[in-house]
Amino acid sequence: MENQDLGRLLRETADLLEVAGEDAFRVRSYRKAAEAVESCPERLADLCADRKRLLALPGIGARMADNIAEMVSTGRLRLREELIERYQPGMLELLKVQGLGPKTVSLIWQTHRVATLDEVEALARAGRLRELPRLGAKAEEKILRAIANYRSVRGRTLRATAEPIVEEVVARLRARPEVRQAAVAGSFRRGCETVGDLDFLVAGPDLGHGAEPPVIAAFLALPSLAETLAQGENKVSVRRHDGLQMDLRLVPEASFGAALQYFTGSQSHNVKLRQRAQRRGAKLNEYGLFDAAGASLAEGSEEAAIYRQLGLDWIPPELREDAGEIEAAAAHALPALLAPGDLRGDLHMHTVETDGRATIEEMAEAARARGYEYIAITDHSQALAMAHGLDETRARAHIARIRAADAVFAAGTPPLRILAGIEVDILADGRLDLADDVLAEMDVVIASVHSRFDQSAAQMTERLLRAVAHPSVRVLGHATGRLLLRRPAYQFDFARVLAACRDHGVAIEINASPDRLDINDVQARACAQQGVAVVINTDAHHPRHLDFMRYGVATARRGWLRAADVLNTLPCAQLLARLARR
DNA sequence: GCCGTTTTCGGCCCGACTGTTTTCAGTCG
Repeated sequence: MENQDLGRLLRETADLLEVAGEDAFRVRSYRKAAEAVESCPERLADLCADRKRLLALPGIGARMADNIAEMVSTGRLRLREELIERYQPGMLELLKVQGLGPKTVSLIWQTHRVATLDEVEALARAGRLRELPRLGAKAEEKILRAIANYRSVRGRTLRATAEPIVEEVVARLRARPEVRQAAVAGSFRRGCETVGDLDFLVAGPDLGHGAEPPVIAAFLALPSLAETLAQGENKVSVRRHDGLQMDLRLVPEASFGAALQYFTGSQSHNVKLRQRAQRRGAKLNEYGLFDAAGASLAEGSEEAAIYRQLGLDWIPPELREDAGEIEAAAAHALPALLAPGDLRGDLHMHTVETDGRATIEEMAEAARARGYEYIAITDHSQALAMAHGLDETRARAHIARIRAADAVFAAGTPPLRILAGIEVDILADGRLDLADDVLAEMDVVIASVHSRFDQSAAQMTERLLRAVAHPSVRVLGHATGRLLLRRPAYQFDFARVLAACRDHGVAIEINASPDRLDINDVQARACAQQGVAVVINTDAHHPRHLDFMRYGVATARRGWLRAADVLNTLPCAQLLARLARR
């Protein structure tokens, strides 16, 4: 059982306990445990043998350690099963519907013995929900809309999907004369790979008052809006036709920094920050930092002032997950995070020779236009028949073409080196899909899994270990097979594969393709901690895909990576020296 | 259910908005 599964079971247990009316703090402890489990870089199933280390995790006490041990050994959690028995499995999905919380769901269950999406929808349509206390016709309508929305969306929005929307909204807000500051906060600002919704903040000396200040009217006039979910003097929530929810908040100018901090989160980061404020006799909320008498301690629009007043260095939003960043900021020991400009090249891209859309020269031109010093052309190997993958003969011919193009571009202005590479498929048993002597001619060999994602974790681990041990392999490519929102990651023993990569000098790729990003931030951080180099590659199939690099950078930053942790920040000569040795 | 340079008991983060109320519970972030 993997950490994500353990986390899910604990989270579901928390939800059901809440419906059961359990003590809120007990509920919270299950949620906290779920977070601890999900963000633990080591496999809990392995860690389990050593109870001491389990108990060392934050939020894991004696009872929770028992729960984890039970789940690892039996695959289930009795407490959760008992609750499901009592409330039916549909309850878990019901709770995901916007506006249906534990109290309402519990009320509906107690009155009608109903716990599925379909049944609640039927009750609402029949006008039966309005008979319940504290529910009326409006609430009924809202629930119906929320159910319909849940069905159409079910899930989160990719960062790449949200990005152009964010840019347009912020630009429009900033264009308004009465707006002095506008920003996006929330998980988008934290660089998360998917977002649940978008939080915007505006401030200005006179944003207007009354029922509908002009900036709110402007927000409501944005294109693609489907519905206004809530509207007050200082806040408005809307939903777009694509299901994405967006909130706009009007904040006083003097509170902009505090509001930006507050709404950027994460929640656990904010909890810890407020506790720190409390210990210092102060109070932190979205309006500012205040002393016991209510006097402001961090007046003004600077977010950094809040951190400064709490004795902390400013913390980059990507790190705000309560993963040690507050302690590091207090000790002035935050890492200098990787910046987009640190990257000197992209080592994973395809051309028309297999399933790419552009020639070697076109990809090289695009890379040069982006200021890169080098690229590697890494087309597919023969196992990817669908992509017209290369066999040994074609691979050799392709190397010759790449060398010829390199000669031209290396002499150009500015010079660009083009390295010969391949994305070789890791077959089901861990063998590579091309003969050793051809692989030995390559500057960069990326080994990736493209099929048989259904193998067991043990099989997949052996498969990856064998590939990593191959003397020509330099990079483990999209190492989890994850296509965000479409296909879950395949399971393997990450710690063992990581150790093997370290021993063999193999780098791990953060595949920056926006729906892929298969190595997540927690795993990226583990790479750095284990001394395994990371490569951020776009897997470009088209020149414009080279712009995907920023999504990989966001994940790397969330993983605390510095430029020194990332191989493709090296100058070309050093990179080649590094690739030659292993 | 967790946790402890105030503690092994008694705490555990905070505010806005909504719908239904006539002062507030529920939900969300």
